[in-house]
Amino acid sequence: MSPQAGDPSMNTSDSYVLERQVGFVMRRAVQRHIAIFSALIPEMTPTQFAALAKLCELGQASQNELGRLTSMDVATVKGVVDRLRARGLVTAAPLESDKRRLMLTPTRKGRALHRKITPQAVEVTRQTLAPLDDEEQRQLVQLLERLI
Amino acid sequence: MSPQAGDPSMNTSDSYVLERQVGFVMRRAVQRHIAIFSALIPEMTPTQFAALAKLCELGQASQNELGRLTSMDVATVKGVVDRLRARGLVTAAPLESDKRRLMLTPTRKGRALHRKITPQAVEVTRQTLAPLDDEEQRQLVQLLERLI
DNA sequence: TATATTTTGTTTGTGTACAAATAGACTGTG
DNA sequence: CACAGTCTATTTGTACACAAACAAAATATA
Repeated sequence: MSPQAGDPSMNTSDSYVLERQVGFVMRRAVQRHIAIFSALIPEMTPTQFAALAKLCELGQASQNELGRLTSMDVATVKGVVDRLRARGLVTAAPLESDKRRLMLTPTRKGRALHRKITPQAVEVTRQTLAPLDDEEQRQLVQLLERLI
Repeated sequence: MSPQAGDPSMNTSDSYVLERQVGFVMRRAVQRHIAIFSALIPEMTPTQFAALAKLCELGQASQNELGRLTSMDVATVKGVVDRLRARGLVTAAPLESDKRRLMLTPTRKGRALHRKITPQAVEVTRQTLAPLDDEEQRQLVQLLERLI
């Protein structure tokens, strides 16, 4: 019997099952991760924490530098930094020796919040990866890193 | 010699390296995937394609159903569907038997575009996963699925 | 030194993504 | 029947994410 209209085997999208595409699966996994993050860390978003964490690690950085190191677009990093500044977690000042650059420094309050939140951020990662055993967790991160 | 201020071994964030967190790595991998997608498929976004593809697969669905099947929030799916409707790729009409539900159907134009784009979408997945061999590709998708 | 190029930051516009509030339509149960 | 609870869709507000256009500052080079 040859396939007819309405026969599932006629489905032209057999070769493209949405649910099996990396893009779709990654999007869902990120959604799950963000949900865990915001449940455990209601104080800020993952992106804001990434920016603050990198800034605390470096002590200081220009907005542009920070954007590159956290993989944020110039427009995105501006928005994120503006919100951190509005909350008094970060201060900004043009660099004397290069007036184009906006140097960012975490405030005492910013560093304190970072210290307080970091253990929770570790827990976010733990919960996100909880369905996998240690070896699988390493594998997943390594495979993802190779996509970049 | 005991660690001093300024000594990297003093770094309190040793236990939290941003670049090794799943959340951060997934975010970057998604960015890469979206870049590949928009380079190969300038006609629409990954989200719009997901919605159109699911609609073409089902033939018809309510906006709410479509949202659940594509993992989109009610507000998000509305925006996506509105844009597909504005471009004449999808039509919408309230269901007679349940006036709450907005039934969506891909138009002839929508189905044609879906058919045209699908091979490119396959190529997007291929290019995204290109750094990995076949076995690793399967592993990655399976590990990601288990996070959901 | 003059000017072409590059770098940094800002602004605007579009598109996800989600929370919360609202409204209208349905369903189940008293 | 009435009405409490549920479901679907819309609206509003906030937050990434990126493209494109712009301005100001710094650098390179003719």
